Amino acid sequence: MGQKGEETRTRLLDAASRLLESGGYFGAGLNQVIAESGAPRGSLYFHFPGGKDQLVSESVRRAGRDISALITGLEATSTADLLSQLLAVLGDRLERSAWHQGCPVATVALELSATNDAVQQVCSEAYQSWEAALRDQLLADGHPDAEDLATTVLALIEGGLLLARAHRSRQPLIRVSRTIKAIL
Amino acid sequence: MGQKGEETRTRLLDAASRLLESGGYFGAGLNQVIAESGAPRGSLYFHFPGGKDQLVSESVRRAGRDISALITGLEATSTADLLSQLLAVLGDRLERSAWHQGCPVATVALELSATNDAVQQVCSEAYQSWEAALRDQLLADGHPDAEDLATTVLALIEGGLLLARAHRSRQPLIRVSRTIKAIL
DNA sequence: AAAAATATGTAGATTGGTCTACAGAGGGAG
DNA sequence: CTCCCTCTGTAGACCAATCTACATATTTTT
Repeated sequence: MGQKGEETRTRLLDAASRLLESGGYFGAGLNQVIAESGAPRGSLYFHFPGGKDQLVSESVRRAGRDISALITGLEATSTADLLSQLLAVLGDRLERSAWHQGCPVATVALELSATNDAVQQVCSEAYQSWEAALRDQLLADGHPDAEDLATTVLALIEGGLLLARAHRSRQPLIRVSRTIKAIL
Repeated sequence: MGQKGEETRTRLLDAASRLLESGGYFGAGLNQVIAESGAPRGSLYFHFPGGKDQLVSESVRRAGRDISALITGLEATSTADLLSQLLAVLGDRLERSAWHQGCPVATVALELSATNDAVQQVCSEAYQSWEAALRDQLLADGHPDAEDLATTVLALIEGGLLLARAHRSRQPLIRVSRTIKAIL
């Protein structure tokens, strides 16, 4: 694949990611993806012959890797510190995007987890990888119930992002962060 | 309004609630609502002249009241006990519906919170009422940081439900429940 | 020239929304 | 009692716009 082809493909994925995160699977039309990416309609089906499901799957997979790298890349002194930083970064992103960009997986997962096996699988794998990254940090911190705790922490992050979006306010994230600091 | 009219209206709201919870705002088509409710198209716009947004708003509002009543109605010896019961009830509902029925607000909130002011408002109010119910329980339990804790607990519930749906498994709910018991 | 990628056009279904027609219950007037 | 009018609610045809997907032709790259 030539350089230009790769660029077009990336532009399509970028636009899809943004739209999917903002409005979910059904809220993101391919026409909109095409318009925002500037790519022609034919290019979409050339690069993603599997149609919308392939585009969405690859977009979610890429977002999963990105967040995973974000978690692993943060340098924190403790798990509480890691979460504090993580929530701050995600909160920044959310507010700067005018409450459009929260969790790049959540909306799609909720819409499709019961009805679309292929996409459900991808979403599940993304969450698994984040949980594994959190668990490693907790283990390194010497927590005994790292498995349970990693799931709980991920639920807290996802729930916090959801509430923040719903209220259009960072307050839920701040409160969650404060409670974590008090408890851990 | 006669009895029959009220029934049709309720049937429309029931169908809308089910479809909204399963596939979100964009995933729930009015044609589907009409088909599942058995009501004719004209009746929909008679009972909900504001169209889809009014139907969705009233559906979310009703679901908000239902969950609020569920929280208030549970008889628990402590907050940890309350959450354990709540997560069990919600987990049952989720699994019995084949992972279709999780949180009746979350999907719509994620899809629309940034773009649809009216619906965002309704979702925000639903979450506020649940949080208030949880805060009251925490206060009665004598917790000092009841405000922060209520937000955190709600985030845990929502995050747990999201992960359970994404993985099609009750495990996240079980793990969250266990961690809560260990911490509170 | 062959392969890769772009550029449109269009098919067919589905979307939310509007429109008109009409069935039936209930109330007032003769 | 009965005729008539009104209001509630049902019923479904219809519309413009949009959706995903595909077909075909053209351009660019190697």
